[in-house]
Amino acid sequence: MKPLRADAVRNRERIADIARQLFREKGYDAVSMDEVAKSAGVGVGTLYRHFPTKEALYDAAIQAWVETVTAAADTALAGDGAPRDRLLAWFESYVEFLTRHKGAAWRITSALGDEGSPFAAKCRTYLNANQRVIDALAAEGALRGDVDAMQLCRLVGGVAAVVDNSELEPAAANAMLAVVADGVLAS
Amino acid sequence: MKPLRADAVRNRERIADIARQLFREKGYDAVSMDEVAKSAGVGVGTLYRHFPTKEALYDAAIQAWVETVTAAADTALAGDGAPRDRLLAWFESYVEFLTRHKGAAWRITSALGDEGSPFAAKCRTYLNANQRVIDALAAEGALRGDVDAMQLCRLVGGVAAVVDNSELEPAAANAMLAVVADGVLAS
DNA sequence: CAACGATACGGAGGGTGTCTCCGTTTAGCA
DNA sequence: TGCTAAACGGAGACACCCTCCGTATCGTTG
Repeated sequence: MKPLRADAVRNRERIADIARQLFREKGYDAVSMDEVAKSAGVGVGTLYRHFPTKEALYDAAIQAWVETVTAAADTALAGDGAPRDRLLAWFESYVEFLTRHKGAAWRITSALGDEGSPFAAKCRTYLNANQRVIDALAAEGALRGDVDAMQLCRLVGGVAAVVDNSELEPAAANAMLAVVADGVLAS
Repeated sequence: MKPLRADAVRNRERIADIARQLFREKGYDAVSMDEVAKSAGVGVGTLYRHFPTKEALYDAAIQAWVETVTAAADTALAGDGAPRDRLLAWFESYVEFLTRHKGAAWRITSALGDEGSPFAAKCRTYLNANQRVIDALAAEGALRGDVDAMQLCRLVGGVAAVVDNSELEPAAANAMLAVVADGVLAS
């Protein structure tokens, strides 16, 4: 692992910054690699040296943001409200995370269970966070018996993807999340 | 509305048939318009005269299949089991429909609420079918108060999209559908 | 400081995809 | 049979992701 040249790290950072901005504004599909390169003031060759595929670039662009998700799970669980309220709080922040970048919800949820995906690391983070939530609630006996983290990731990820794609109001998202929460909690 | 020439209707039908086959086998993205044209033995110009975009072709290809969905809703409701069983039966056939063509679940669910989409007619069909199911169950007092058809379409469509994309077993789909059903039914 | 080798850069262009344009062919009718 | 409007076919415009390789730059060494 040799140290990178100074111009290389500069470019890498600038590209990731620009890409993050563009992806947030316009969504994955609406941003072309040429556009990223031009905006960052580099050639596409440079872009591809740093990020071998568009998905890898996307992965890097949303990196910093995804790292806070575990903290969000803890925050949601830390409250002392009813289990339903805490679960909903987690769901809502989860959806809020996933929809912060247009297109991210579907891409990440699609990658669940695919070890070869560029998003595999992010998926693990999400799975772990959900597992913690489940464990905490199960310890209180608040859940039905048969809930597992992957299932929950997929369900909530599906909701997030739909919300993101149709640009729904948070209220619409919350109504769907309430259904999922009620389906998961002991009645 | 003039009558079409004989060769035109022949070609239109052959193209739709071939496209249906290809889309079912390989999924939307993996089928190119050139491939459809070549398989159907026509030029791409002809293809585009009959179907102005790839999505329009897709819409036509899955047309016949989608028309049976209302019947499926009735069948599911006709049984005399518990509300939960009937609801699940509907969900399962709904997911089975949506996943019969690879990629259809996400495309149709994405189009919910978008009147300009080529799939708008299909979305209405789905919405109506779900509305009937809701009405029937609500009449028995089996539902929580605040369920609406669009919400349900999105929830179940989201599950279908995830199942389709990750090529999950029916068992995995059913587990998620059970969560949705439990969340929707009065407890 | 100068010269050199490794590293990084840029952008032309390859491959594939959707869709358009227009010269050619053909169906259907008088 | 001849005519016209309808339909056909495929070259190619344009956009996209990505590769390749000649050129420029960094940073180290004599």
